[in-house]
Amino acid sequence: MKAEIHALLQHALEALINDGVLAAIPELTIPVERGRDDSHGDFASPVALALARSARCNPRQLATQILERLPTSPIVEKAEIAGPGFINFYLRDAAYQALVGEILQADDNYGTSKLGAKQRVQVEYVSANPTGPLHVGHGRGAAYGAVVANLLRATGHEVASEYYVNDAGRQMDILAVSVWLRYLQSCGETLPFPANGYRGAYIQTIADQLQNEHGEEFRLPGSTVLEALPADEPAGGDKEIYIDSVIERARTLLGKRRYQLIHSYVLAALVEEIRDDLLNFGISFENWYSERSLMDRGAVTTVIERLRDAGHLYEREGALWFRSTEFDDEKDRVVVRENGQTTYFASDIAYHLDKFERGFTRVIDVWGADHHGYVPRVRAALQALQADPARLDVLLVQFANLYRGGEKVAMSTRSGEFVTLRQLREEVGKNAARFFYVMRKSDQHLDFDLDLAKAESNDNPVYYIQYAHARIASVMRQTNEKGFRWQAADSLDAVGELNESHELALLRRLSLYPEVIEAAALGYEPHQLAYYLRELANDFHTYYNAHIFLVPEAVLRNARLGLINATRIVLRNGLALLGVSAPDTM
RNA sequence: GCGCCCGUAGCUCAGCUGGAUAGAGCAUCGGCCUUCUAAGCCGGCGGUCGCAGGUUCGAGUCCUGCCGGGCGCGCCA
Repeated sequence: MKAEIHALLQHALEALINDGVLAAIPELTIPVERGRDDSHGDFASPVALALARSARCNPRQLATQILERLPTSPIVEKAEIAGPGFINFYLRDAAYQALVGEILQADDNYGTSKLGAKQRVQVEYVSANPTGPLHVGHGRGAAYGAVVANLLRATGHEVASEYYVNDAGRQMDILAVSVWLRYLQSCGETLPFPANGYRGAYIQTIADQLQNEHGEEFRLPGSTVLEALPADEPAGGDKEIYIDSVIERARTLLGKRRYQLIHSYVLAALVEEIRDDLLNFGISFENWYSERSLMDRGAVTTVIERLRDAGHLYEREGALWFRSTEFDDEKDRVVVRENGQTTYFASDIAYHLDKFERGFTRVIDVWGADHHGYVPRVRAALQALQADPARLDVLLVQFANLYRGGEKVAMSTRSGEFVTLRQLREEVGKNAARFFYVMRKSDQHLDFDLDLAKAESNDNPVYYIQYAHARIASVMRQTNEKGFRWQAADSLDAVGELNESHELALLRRLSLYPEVIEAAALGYEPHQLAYYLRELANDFHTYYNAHIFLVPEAVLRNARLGLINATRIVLRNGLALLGVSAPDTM
């Protein structure tokens, strides 16, 4: 619809240019808006206002000239000038009524487009370190990333989703020894637990599994493990130095093979748990990309060489630095530490270069907002490597706070005191969790009201929308019970009966859906869809209360059943994109 | 101190690339169930869009400064 209005205006403007009234304007996007108010028609364009200045004439006058050259269209009833020079379009009811057949026919495909055809987009999200189960903070990025990917798919993009697994580095070593120490304790060894170790209950669980499967293969006397180690924090030492020496001790005593075995075992256990949690949350990834694999095949050293050859690296204080300030970063960054180890940043440069080399037209990273300071250095690195940083979009997601009984739920990652994503799902359910996570703009802090998410009432937008869907399914059951029969074809000739204001309002809303999907996809804004579905449900509930659908007159009945089935399709399609179910009964 | 995000109704938030009288939910007040699920509908109340300037035909939207809140500023990831 919008596209048609746009085409009409384009036509008129080209005619004006041909007539010499307007100078050709190279990159003009013709604005077409939905009328905010019924009195402003269905669509409105301020194009005359926008062009008046460069055309050096009165906007209303220009609007008149546009209007004179506007081709006729079967969907437009009239077009007129209003206010300072808006062109308002009033559509025929028939244009809306025809939508019923269109939606019924398109079914699952209604709202999809080919906007992103030929575009290969990668969406990388969650990518939480596998050092523990996912918590509610990760949940928002997960829900958001998944819906962004869905929206891009719906608009015809070829989407590859990916989880980057940080399976190399010190944190993983700390994790491995944490499990090993718990394992030793389970074996009966007495030894203290490091202040900097991972303390969550899941560590013990993995340690117990390790013991079950491998017996005492990794057992060593506690005294040997502890011999001559520096003091830990409680004893007045440094917890970082202490944990590093425990890691070193583990490597020495266990030997490379056994240490690596524990390391891999722990990693696999946690990745499996994360994958499980996400699956239960309705999220799966096409690819799990290992940081270690990047290092193993030398991609990190290669990229450092490339930067060095291009003259972007220098040595200082024993470390190797990338001159990112040359590309608008606020300070230079270390890529190889004094101890010879590459930094996380170095891996990330290699990873991002790899993404680009895989041929994606666009690369999207979904990060927690606390990583925003990291964006300039990644862009800088890409630029230094002759990759176009404009092809990278980093979407920052603000954190979510949980509220229960009006009180903020305290959380701290330290000492394992956080609410896991699994707990959240068990408490409020997958559907409410998915919806609540994306119902706010992503750069807005989210107050997640647990009580509201659980409420089975109209206060809860998830139920409100699902209820609309269930009501329609119920009407269809009643249709059969009352001996009426309906199929899509019955509505096609009947839609002319849809003349009530509630019906036209609902039709207008349905016509908006493709535009909402497009805007939500291009702007990476799932919340737009959430708001839209709420409004659609509202229009439906209003209609439901105002009119009986199962009337005796077959034609009217078939028209109405067509309309509500079209509504059901849009509700279902929209909810599916959000990862929320569309139940037939509630 | 510097950088990024945010500041809209009592509360939680929308407001599309600046566009015509600023919207929704909750809360509050008042109506609607012998008819397709009242997990619903309708109506009332409620805002100097943080403050002050600027840009222009037009600013909640863009620019500058200030005030208030969040986050970041590691040879951590």
